[in-house]
Amino acid sequence: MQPRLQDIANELGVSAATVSNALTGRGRVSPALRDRIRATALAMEYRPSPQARALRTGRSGVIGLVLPDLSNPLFPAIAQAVESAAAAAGFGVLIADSRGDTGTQTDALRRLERQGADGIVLVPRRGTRLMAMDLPVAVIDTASTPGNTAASDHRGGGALAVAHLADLGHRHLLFLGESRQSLVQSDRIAGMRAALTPQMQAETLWLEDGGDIAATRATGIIATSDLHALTALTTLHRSGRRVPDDVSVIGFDDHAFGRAITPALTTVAQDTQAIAGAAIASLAAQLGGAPAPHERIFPMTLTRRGSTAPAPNPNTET
Amino acid sequence: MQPRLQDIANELGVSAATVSNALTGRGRVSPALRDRIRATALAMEYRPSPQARALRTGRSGVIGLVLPDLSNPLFPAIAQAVESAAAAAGFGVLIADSRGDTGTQTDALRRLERQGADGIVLVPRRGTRLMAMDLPVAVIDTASTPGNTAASDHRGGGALAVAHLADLGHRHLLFLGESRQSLVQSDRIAGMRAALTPQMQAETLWLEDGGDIAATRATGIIATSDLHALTALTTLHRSGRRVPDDVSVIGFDDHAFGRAITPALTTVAQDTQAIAGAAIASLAAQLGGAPAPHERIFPMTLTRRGSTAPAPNPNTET
DNA sequence: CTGTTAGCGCATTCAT
DNA sequence: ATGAATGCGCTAACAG
Repeated sequence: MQPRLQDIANELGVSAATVSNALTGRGRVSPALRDRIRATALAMEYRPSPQARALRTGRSGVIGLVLPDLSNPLFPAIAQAVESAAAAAGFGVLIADSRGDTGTQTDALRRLERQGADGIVLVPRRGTRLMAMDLPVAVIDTASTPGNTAASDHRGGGALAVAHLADLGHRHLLFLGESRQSLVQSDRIAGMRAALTPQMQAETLWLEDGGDIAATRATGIIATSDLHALTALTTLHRSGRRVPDDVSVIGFDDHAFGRAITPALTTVAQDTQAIAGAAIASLAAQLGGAPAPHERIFPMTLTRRGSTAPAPNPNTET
Repeated sequence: MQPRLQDIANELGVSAATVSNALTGRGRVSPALRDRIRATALAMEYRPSPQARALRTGRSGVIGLVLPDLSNPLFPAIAQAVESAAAAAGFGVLIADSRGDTGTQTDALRRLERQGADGIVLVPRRGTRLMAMDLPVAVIDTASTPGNTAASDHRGGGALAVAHLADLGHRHLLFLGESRQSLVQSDRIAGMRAALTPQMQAETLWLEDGGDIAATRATGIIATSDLHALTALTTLHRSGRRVPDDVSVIGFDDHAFGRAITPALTTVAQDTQAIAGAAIASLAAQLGGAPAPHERIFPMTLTRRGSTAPAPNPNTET
């Protein structure tokens, strides 16, 4: 049997309350006694019961993380960052994958609440309307999302990608998205459009509409995710265009496979650490009784790799 | 304030114990009363306190999941499967990423224990030696791992890949691994070797040793993961070889990007659902007082896609 | 500075 | 079939 607070109190002939005070450091205990208590606690391999503590304090020390879909390469990075930020703040992380419709997402939220989460980090599915919960919630999505807590500057990221291609002399671009419904994708593409210089032109291809990537005459392609960049890259190869010699390709989110391929993928990455940290900080603040902090937006950064190069000689183009 | 068991008891003029019996269905309560209690509980939006229940029963209803590295494309699939199997069995899932050395893995295990997990699903890092824990643990790794609970038949998976290429007339293969230390990779390659027919020959390239994939004269490449298959695919393209016309490529684990590329990747997949289900079932059994069930091994399946085709005409080869 | 008392919300005896 | 009493292990008040 695990030793309880009382056991170590008996061992030293003090009261359980004093042991609690000594161990948590909250009440006042003489330094000498405190050290003796800590020493014997260690010796007896005392582990406080999280359930008892949770019942007493009303805090489980666990937060819930709701993700749209772990099998989408974008989200594990966020999960990892949230887990590490939470661990640093002393929280455990309960995951819930809301795979499927927004209904499962609601179920997931309820389940986490039932399981005693102190707060929730939510990466919402497209078109979610946040229901009222009596738990603190931090939302990670985009600046365009009402109620958002922390997000990347997706428009700025789009602009970064266009600026990079502009610097390399590209004039004719293709923007590649999957779904118009995704706020993240729309924001990224809006940022791209806004950053076009007067000499540049761009078309947008939404994969949900169908359409042939290889048919483009653009010399630069910016996809809203590494996954679609990969599709573009391999489709181009297949049709005999070389990357980056003939066409440059940029992705988003710096997924592991972008470094596994040849040429490695130039990509625009989120500062997932910072975002996760802000989300956790927001929850911690709310749990501390403070009002929810303002939304925080973090810049994205472009990592140049082998998939982008100067535009080919215009002679061939025109 | 949330209603407690007592509140709903007062409402109906019965005792809290009866309400508890009615709601959990364990004690004996007259059907009529039971239904009335359930109805008012619903009406009052009663939610049992997980912390109180946990303290009383000694069970938190939460299991821990320890993964080596969420950013490695292999693991999110497992996480998703475990989460879904756990949810089906009424468990929540606390994640811990043991990113870094085996020391962090030990920390992760301790943290989950401290946080009140009832049991643990562990996907161990290479070379882990499982420490004794006083929690039930289910290990997902390979049949070669001592103490393993559920795993894929990685050798069988390797054999499947070789058989597929043999059927297509390939005689000269290249096996691509990353690290000899990985039991999973070693098992897969061992299975490949064992399945070679007398007419076939194969070389093995470990990426940790360096070496040039494009230098091979093999007409079929089997990588121990989709990620390395992707490296092979793009490297071959780069050096002017066509996939699958000149060289066929097979990966492992059926990651999302394998379907995003052109040609789509033929791959050997694990039955993650079954494995996760077995792991959860093992924990549930142990929590129920039963001994840990025997190890269970699940077959892998090959999904044929565009990256494999009949071997090119031998004339060009010899 | 330390000990005593009380109770968090629930599930389980054991009476009735 | 139902109710009263008890305690899971801990911490927050207050008393000494």
